[in-house]
Amino acid sequence: MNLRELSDLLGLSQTTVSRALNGYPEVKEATRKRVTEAANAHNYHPNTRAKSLATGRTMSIGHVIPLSSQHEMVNCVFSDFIAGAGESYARHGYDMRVSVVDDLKEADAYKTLATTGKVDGVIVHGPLVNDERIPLLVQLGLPFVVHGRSSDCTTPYSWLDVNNISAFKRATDFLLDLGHKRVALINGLETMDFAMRRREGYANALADRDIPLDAALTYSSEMTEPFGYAKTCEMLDAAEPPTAIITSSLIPALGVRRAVEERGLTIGKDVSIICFDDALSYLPNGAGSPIFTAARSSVRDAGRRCGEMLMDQIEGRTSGPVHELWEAELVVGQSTGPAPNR
Amino acid sequence: MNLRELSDLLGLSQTTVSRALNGYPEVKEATRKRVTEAANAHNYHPNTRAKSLATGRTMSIGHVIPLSSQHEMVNCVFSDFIAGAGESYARHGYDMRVSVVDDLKEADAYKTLATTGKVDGVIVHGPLVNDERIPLLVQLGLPFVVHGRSSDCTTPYSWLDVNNISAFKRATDFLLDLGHKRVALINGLETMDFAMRRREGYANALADRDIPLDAALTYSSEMTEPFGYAKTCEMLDAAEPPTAIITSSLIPALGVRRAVEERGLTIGKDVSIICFDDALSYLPNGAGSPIFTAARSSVRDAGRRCGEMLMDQIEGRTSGPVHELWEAELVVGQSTGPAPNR
DNA sequence: AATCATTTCCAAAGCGCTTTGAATTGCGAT
DNA sequence: ATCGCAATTCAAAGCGCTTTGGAAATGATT
Repeated sequence: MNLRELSDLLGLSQTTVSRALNGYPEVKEATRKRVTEAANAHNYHPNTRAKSLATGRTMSIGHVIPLSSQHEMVNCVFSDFIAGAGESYARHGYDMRVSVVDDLKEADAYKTLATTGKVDGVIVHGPLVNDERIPLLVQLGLPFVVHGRSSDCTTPYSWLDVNNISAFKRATDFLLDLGHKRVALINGLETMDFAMRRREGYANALADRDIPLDAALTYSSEMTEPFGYAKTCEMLDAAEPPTAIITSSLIPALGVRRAVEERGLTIGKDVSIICFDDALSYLPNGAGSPIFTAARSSVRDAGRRCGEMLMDQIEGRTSGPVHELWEAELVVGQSTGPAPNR
Repeated sequence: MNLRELSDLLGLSQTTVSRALNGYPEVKEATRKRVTEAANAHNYHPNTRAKSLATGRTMSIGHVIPLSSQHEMVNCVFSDFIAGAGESYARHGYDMRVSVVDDLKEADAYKTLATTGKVDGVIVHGPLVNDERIPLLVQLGLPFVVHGRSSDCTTPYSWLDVNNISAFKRATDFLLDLGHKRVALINGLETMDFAMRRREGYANALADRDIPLDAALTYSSEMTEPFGYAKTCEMLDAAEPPTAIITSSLIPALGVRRAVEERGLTIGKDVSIICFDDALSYLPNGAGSPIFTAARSSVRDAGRRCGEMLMDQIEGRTSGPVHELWEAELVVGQSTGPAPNR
């Protein structure tokens, strides 16, 4: 059943039927009722492809996820983010178009998305410190919102970010206040903007108390469990082990825990741990009271909000770039305690 | 730049240009060359929306993910699966359309997808024991492939599944061979087909040795870390604790580990653990040698293959339903050992 | 040089919807 | 009855592509 058939059936023009269905005012309420009823009765649904062509809109938002050996975009965090974004999309009749691309062809992917009109806008994931995707998208004229920020980028653009500097400053301060002297940082890849900022927050806290940075206590890589484990092993087996460790995600914190417990040490006593917790739905930081003391900010909420910001932009409800900086909350769990006295 | 502009520019008809660009034979090689060069020079890309309408194909595959409090589809496993599927799609010029829907409206989502022509086919995730989505999709005439199976479903359909019965039978046998008498199962939701089959494999192994099922040793729920932790605590603190535990995923196994170590017990000595390992890229079961002894099958590979099966079906390279049953491999890690003698 | 089969190209008809600009209808006011 | 204005409805023109059915050009064959 298509529009022509339906309108023939009703003895009305396609125009009227289309308007009736799309809620335009220039159609009598009685006819609108007749039309919607007939549409329901015959299970009429407008063809999306035709609608797209006619309106020039696809009602879909692009997410391009680069695939490489180097850097894993497709991770836990990503899936919770899109769950949130997807919720927002659904509420507004959009859905999400995900393209997986070789990371060397990422720029091309955005170009194609824009020039072929596959999507009405895109979300940019995992911005680097100086991310060339941003000027590219501006130039392409494709609406977009960045989840995170790109520090060295001068072009104005919309973003939503967690205040990573403040979160890691506070986390570090929290440990220093507990008397810890040697606080380690197991960070994400520092080409990523968020990781760079987290290190900055950590470094600021140390600098405030005139504690020198120790290269033997800071590491940066893909945030996996084995990475957390391996680096913790190294550090604990070295001459001057840290008494506290901060990780950029719950996942490496699991590895830290494994390494600590394997050595017969107690978490929260011998070694304190704080992690950044994205509040992933299927990897909760404990049920009820948190296992790890953590700087917490829901990535799912971020997804929801980014989606809304982008749709607002697409539909012209906002004009210029919009920024949102969220503070993480510092939740105290069982993984931190006063520094052990030697 | 659209097709008409390009053809005007070249002094050719739209027909010829279109054919030249799409590799049809009825165009001289010289003209084809001229056309492709002009297309590149002017950065011409055919409009996807128009193409869709004309061809009746969207070159996209739908994934509908139900959102509910009850059951979390959007999980780690899902994201690795779509990474794999996405890779296959990209290779064939497809991409993925993800709709997040309220789980009560899931059936509607499939209907809409089919009748509005938003996608060329869908992948069905997380089939239940008796999943009504399958007959619905057959009736709608929308091509689909199921990741997993639905036992009580009589309609024929294409699927790719891991041999869960065999995997859990072998895992249980492995533990029984090591002398374990009390083997616990921490399973996923048993309305899910895979979980039901895993329990069956577990039960078969016990039955083979005339060991009665003990309700105090089997649990079934959402596969989270806290769930693994909580149930392990219960069991270890009870009168007759198990000496081995099998979990349906790496995630609850982490909780099991936490509970075991918290009690000063040693994994692989006091308590053995086997888990099902989906070989998630960002949550690897150790680097190098596996931490947990595990039944392993890559969900990413499954995604890749499901994508290919579906595109084969859409493009008519296969006719009837296709089935693939993958055997998981049992990899021995550090989490299992002989049963402790009391 | 005429004939016929190929090759190569084109005009025009969709695909199913939205939207413009105009035509028709209804109805109170003249 | 008639006019004027608003409320309804409609015919037709796109949106940018593919594809059908033919026409024109080319080349091989007699």
